[in-house]
Amino acid sequence: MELHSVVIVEDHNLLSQAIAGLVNSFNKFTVLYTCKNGKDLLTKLKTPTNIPEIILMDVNMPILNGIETTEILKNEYPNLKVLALSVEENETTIIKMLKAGAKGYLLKDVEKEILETALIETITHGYYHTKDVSNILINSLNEGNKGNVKLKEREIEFLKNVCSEMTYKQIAEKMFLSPKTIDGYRDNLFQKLEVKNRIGLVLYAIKNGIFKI
Amino acid sequence: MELHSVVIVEDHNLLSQAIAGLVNSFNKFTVLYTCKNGKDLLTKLKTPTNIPEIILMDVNMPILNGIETTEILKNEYPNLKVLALSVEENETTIIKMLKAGAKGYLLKDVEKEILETALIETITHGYYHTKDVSNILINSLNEGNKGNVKLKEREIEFLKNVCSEMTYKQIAEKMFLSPKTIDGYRDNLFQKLEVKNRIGLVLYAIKNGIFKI
DNA sequence: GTTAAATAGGGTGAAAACACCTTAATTTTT
DNA sequence: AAAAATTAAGGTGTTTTCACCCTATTTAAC
Repeated sequence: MELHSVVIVEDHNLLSQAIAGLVNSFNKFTVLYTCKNGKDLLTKLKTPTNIPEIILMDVNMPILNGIETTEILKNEYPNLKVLALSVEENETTIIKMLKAGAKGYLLKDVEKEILETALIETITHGYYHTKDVSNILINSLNEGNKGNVKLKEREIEFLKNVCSEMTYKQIAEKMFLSPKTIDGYRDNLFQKLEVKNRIGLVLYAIKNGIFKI
Repeated sequence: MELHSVVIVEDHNLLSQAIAGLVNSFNKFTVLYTCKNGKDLLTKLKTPTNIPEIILMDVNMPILNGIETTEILKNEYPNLKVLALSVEENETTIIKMLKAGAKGYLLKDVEKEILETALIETITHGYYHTKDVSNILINSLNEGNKGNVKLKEREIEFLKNVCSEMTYKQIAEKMFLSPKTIDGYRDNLFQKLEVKNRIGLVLYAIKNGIFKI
């Protein structure tokens, strides 16, 4: 019987190797190789023999995160099936990942049997969703249009600076802008992100991986 | 040859099982069982045959975290060797964990060979430290007395509330205190934690697991 | 049993944050 | 080429935050 090839993208080495061991123990699957981040993966994929059937992708990674990477893969390798694997239970993250084209989203506390099932289902039916994730998704449907807030480069830079002990005046200096412009950025983001104050911005930035603790 | 027994304490099931697989693949070690949190572990340890030589302990866990659990183990089972295993690179967390009695602190991105070395060294010499962690520790020595800030129950409750979009006035109402008392709590914490403003408090609370995103 | 500290609260003033509304130049869309 | 959107910035006023002062109980320590 032919083994299905899997590639693991995960920045933490030990986890990467441990998960690889697990996948190799499943009798229909084999790990082709592992990558430390999205950039690594894209480089590897340029060699045609390096293209697997399934990619197990962590969401929180440095350099090129799971969401961005999956989005690129959707366009450049549409036949590649991406399964997200993350500790992140945040609705907006899950939605972003699925919108980016992931075929499923596994939380890192699933049983290993579920991982095997997910891999098999993804090969045979093209997707797999756990009840956990489905529930989170259904709940978030009622909350309307989350997950499709588009932030500009400068706004992201601003948000990162907001997650510090600087005053807005200091942020303005650092970004070479007038304090009044910063006021505008802030007020805009309050609306866009539906938050009331700076604390809300900080929490949003951290939840969405814009600022890493 | 006698195998050395290891217990894994880790809240994420998949990781727990993956790491267990890894440890079982080392030829001097075997996994006795795994636990989902510190409380689970303490219960299990009450049965004498359940006492291993080494505990591989995650730091961030619900119910009873790695630091608290290690502290309890130091008193109740002083011969038990705890190795911390975490993604947390934060100096204060590492220091707290080592102060609590951990024999080593491994970051989750180490190679599996390092994990094996760490286990062997901990059995033979009683401790193991990677260069990464040593460097972080040495750097933090210059920063003086971090990691020994004692927070009171009410301060922790306050800190949790600070990580929200409430104003201090609203926090005061919620905690049935005068806004002026809240002022005092805040100013005290600014000094204790060496931060300048509310954002600093939020970042501290999140870094130290007081507030979970 | 006096001293120390922790706990809860008050007053005042300055700085920062927030709300809301307007404008002017540039860029993008149509 | 005209309309619309984006980016940067100013004005004004209120609320919140922060800094630094101080006081009265109640616990804990010596």
